[in-house]
Amino acid sequence: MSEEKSPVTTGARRDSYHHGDLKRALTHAALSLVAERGPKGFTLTEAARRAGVSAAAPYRHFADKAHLLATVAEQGFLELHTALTTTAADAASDPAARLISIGRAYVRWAVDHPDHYRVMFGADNDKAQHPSLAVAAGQAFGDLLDVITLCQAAGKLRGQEPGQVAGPLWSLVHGIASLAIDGELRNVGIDQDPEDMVADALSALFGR
Amino acid sequence: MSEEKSPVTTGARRDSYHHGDLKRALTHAALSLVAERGPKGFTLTEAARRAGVSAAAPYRHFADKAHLLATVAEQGFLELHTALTTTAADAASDPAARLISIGRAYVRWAVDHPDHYRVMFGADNDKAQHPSLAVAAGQAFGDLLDVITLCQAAGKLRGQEPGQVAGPLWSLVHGIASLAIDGELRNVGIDQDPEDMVADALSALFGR
DNA sequence: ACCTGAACACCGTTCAAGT
DNA sequence: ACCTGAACACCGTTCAAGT
Repeated sequence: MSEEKSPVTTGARRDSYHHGDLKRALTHAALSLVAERGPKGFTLTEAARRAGVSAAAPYRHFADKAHLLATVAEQGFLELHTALTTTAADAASDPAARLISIGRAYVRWAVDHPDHYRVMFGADNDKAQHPSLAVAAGQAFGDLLDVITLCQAAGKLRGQEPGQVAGPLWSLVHGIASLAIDGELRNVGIDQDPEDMVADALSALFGR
Repeated sequence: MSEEKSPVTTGARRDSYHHGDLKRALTHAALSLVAERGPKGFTLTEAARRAGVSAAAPYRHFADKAHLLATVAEQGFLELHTALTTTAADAASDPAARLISIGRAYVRWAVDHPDHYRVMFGADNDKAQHPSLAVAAGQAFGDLLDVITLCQAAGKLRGQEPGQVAGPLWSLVHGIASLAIDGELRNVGIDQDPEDMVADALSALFGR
């Protein structure tokens, strides 16, 4: 029998006994798995298989399955943060327009990466158990806070505390994103594009 | 206080070979399990154990684990629907006040039944696979639609199509509920009571 | 019609042992 | 330090067999 082993996944080498970049290979495989079989279909054993290692190998890099998923979620928040800041840089100078742009960007990223978004807000990630995940989530939230502060400074948005308005605004944006991703909106007969929905709702905020 | 509880849900062994009300006992055990160990901790085997039957018995009543969870979710939407209609009956005659009341009631029910709510909106329930679940969800959504239609008829809310405003409104309410349940709001330093948050946001909708 | 018991193919996790 | 292989205690699901 030939010693033909499992095919090497993206950018990983198995030329030696040691993998080399197993941690990255595992998170990558995890995300692919979630995309292919849904968040529930993710399996630590299968992720290890795709990385070309034994089922026990991941435990050198992650305490358990939940920690691997938390790392994937954390990466998602970093990517979302990047998407939001990039949008903010390109946005118009009008604060209200910037808020609408960032709202659109948030929903667009979520709809474009539904599986990643589900992992980020899955009920199984215990933020108390994964501090760096909480930090990354807070960073993405900070992007929202910044634009809100801008709007308030320009007198476009009432309220004194940015957090006072950031709560409902984040909820609106997250609600649209997650209901759209799960198909709940279409289920009740709402076919409007989720991105347009945020834009409309936010512009109504500024008196149309 | 009522003694008409379900027969054998408390783990007490039945006296006959047949259970009698296994279907109900299983959904009841499932909900308790989700409450105790989280949505991820739910196990079909353990639910069967609590109902006092073998691990294979549930398959006489549910096609698989997902169908049991879908049934639990469906019950949740029915309960939510009841909570919303009860509130609507008690609410003031002013349409705007009614909308605020129903928004409060939605978030209150979700926060009071976090585990049930998670099952209802968990990523694992495939509405296409469980039509009656979609119907129950649509019924709860209908409660929202009704009040919105009332508001529009009274000129309190602009827009011609109720669905046009129901989408963002449901998203806002669902976003607040789910972020509150998962502790995301507190995580970013927002300590406001979620019920008050909906009320504030909705009253702002009516020009304060 | 409803339930049991045994069976199968998995998982997550641990641990001694190899490189 | 990193990985393997075997082991353990589970699960979900199926099926022949009991009541």
